Amino acid sequence: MTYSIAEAAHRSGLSIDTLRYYERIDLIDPPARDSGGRRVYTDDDLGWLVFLTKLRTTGMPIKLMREYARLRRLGEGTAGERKRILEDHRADVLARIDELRSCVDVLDYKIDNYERVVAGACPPETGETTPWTLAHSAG
Amino acid sequence: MTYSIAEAAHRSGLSIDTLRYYERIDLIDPPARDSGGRRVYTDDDLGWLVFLTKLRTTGMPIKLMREYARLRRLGEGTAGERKRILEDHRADVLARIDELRSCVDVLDYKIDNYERVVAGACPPETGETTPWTLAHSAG
DNA sequence: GCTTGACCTGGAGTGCGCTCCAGCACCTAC
DNA sequence: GTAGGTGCTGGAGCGCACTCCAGGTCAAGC
Repeated sequence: MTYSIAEAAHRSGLSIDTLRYYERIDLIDPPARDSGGRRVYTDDDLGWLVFLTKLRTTGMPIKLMREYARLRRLGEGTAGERKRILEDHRADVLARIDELRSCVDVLDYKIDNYERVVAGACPPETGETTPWTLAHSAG
Repeated sequence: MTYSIAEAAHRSGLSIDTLRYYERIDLIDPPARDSGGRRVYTDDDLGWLVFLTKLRTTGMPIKLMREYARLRRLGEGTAGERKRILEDHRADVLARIDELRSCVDVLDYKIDNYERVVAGACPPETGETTPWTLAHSAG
């Protein structure tokens, strides 16, 4: 299967402009062209694009994605290095998840407090221990 | 307790410039000043700053933080509205966590694959089903 | 009284990751 | 053969969230 740039954009969830941008900055290899000079994307191209979106979604900076793409271009010999990049990134993502979860705890606390403020005449955040430092009655 | 801008920056994890920036864009109320015109932050100020960092950490855009700050300034009557903002944001954060987790699965799959490529002569990603669409042999 | 250092202001600059645009080429359908 | 749709290029512009800077004030210590 091959895809026009519009189809590739649709299937990858990226915009047409972003696809061309990714090509300009060497995140993706220049795809094949048809007789009229238009880009033709293969399933492999699409797979790589989809994987790139996973890296972006998880906050990998484009610089590092470019480095990963560079290594990939160099072939199997760079597998170890690429593995290390992904492992490091995986650790970052897990840390980020933990960070988000602890922020959700704070949100839960605040929401619960608003619950009581909205429901009754109970003054906000009285007689309670706050779940984070310094933050009593401040939100 | 009160704090100089340097102390407030240190304790909130924000930079001095960011504190002044947050004040300029009405995220925080102008703090008190000492006789020399220098900012003096209270524990309450600090608590609000810390809470703001939670919202930022979880990706709330500054526009929405400003809206939340505006409502907070209007007093308890806006508690319901603020609660709704936090609830919506909480849902966003939980969705984000799920998204990250599913990306971690992809990373795990790739890392596991590299494991085998690096360890032996096993050709990459052969005879396996890929965990996401279109992405065989593409990374 | 002079240096030092923290802080002040208004405004300009930065880095990131796109996003948009003008002006042109090509292919298809009518 | 022409109108419309899709795509091309190089380059400019944008939104966000800061970050930096010049030129100045102020208080403390020597």
